[in-house]
Amino acid sequence: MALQSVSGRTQSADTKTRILDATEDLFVEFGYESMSLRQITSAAQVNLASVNYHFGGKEALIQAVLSRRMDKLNDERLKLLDALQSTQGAALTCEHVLVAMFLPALRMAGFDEAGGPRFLRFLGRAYTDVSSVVQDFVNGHYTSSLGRFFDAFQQTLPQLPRQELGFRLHFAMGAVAGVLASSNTNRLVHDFTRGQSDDEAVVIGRLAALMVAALNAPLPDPAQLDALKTIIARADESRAAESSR
Amino acid sequence: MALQSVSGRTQSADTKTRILDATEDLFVEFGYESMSLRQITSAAQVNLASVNYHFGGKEALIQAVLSRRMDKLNDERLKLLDALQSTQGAALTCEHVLVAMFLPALRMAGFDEAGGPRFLRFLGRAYTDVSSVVQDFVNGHYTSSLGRFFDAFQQTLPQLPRQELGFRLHFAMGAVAGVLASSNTNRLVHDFTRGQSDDEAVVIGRLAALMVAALNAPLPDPAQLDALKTIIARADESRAAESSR
DNA sequence: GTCTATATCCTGATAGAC
DNA sequence: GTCTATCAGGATATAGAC
Repeated sequence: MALQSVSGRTQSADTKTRILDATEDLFVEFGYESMSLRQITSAAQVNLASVNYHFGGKEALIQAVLSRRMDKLNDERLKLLDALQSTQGAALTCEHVLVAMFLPALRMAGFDEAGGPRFLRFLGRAYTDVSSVVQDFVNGHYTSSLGRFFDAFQQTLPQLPRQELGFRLHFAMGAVAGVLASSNTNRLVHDFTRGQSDDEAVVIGRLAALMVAALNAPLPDPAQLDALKTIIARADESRAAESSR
Repeated sequence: MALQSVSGRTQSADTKTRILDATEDLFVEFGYESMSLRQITSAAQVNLASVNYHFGGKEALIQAVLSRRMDKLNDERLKLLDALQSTQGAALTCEHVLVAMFLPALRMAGFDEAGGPRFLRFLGRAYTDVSSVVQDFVNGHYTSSLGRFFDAFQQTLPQLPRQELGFRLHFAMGAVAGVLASSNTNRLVHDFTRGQSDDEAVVIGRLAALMVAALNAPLPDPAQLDALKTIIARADESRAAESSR
């Protein structure tokens, strides 16, 4: 029986794959800037020089790691969106589009298996890592597909001005990425699916509920704005009274 | 007239302050791991060794940078929450609590001035930086005050189970941090406040609208879950038909 | 393809003169 | 307090034997 790594992979794969796997693990754990080639090659049990031989350098390596997962994810998302758009036509809803966004990721995570939710953390990292190497690559590979989803959302939410929709999507997608990237997605999924068998729908349902709520929030209302201004004014009065006590 | 840096600060301040200012700028721009002491001391126009003399090291330096802003912010938030709770009593609403969270940050940003929104980006960075040095410090300094806000939200949203509230707050706060940290907050504020004079209320109103919507979203509903499962099943059928074509 | 050994550079940190 | 000079170590990357 082959040795098992933490993420449940066998170590009998070829050098290139072992490097990719080890890099992915360390990227999830520490982020791009914090991981060194020495850490990677040590974890992968390969020679230090093999990274440059197979990939050319650290930057090309992380791009290969990202590409391995996200090219497929991107593809699946777009195909699913196509399928839903052609079968639903004008009946397409916000929930359909959200399913097209999240279902492929959950399928790829395959969170029935052991190392499942780790892929969701990987996705979260990819979207939240501060390194410009990662950011630029992700932006470059997603702007095209993001446009498709933007248009689809616009179709299901015609009352929202484009600019407002852009802000709300930015808000909501940032939230999802942050949730996925942050601590213990395993526990998150477990909490969601406690005692339920159809995990996928439950997880999507929980995230979609919040996203739909945010996307469908009422547009800024002058009356509410006035109410807010009153609260702020009262708050200032309270603080003034507090500090002069 | 003193030389002006990009962020509008004079360069005549003392060494310690110049180091703090330069570090803050570079932290906003590149994140903790990516900035070097040489970059910092060069930007601050001070000697390399002065960082270790005044602060003791890079780790202590970033903690001083974070502490300088966030101690005050934390303090202001809690005082405002206290004031609102004592004046509103049982009439405290979700919007009140959100004002207590956001108003101090906007006041500290002072975004009437030139370098204003930069502070919001700083806050976003502080909450999203991947470095464990930053994460641990922020977590350590915020868990106490987070508890206070958690309880306040729980009071205004009694129908939400604690665990669900925790998840939704995590979701919403992550979204806010992501929005602030990401590109061009200047433009964001400008877009929000186009042609309006009372910027604070507008910005808070926009963010609060989405947060209130997410926090008040209906609880997971078996009927909606079934609808979602139907969508997923249809999606699978469509994809199967698509790939066998 | 894989290895050892090493080149080159940059990092944070410090010793010691002034 | 501030400077110069430097240390020790880690970073990526590569040359060259096998």
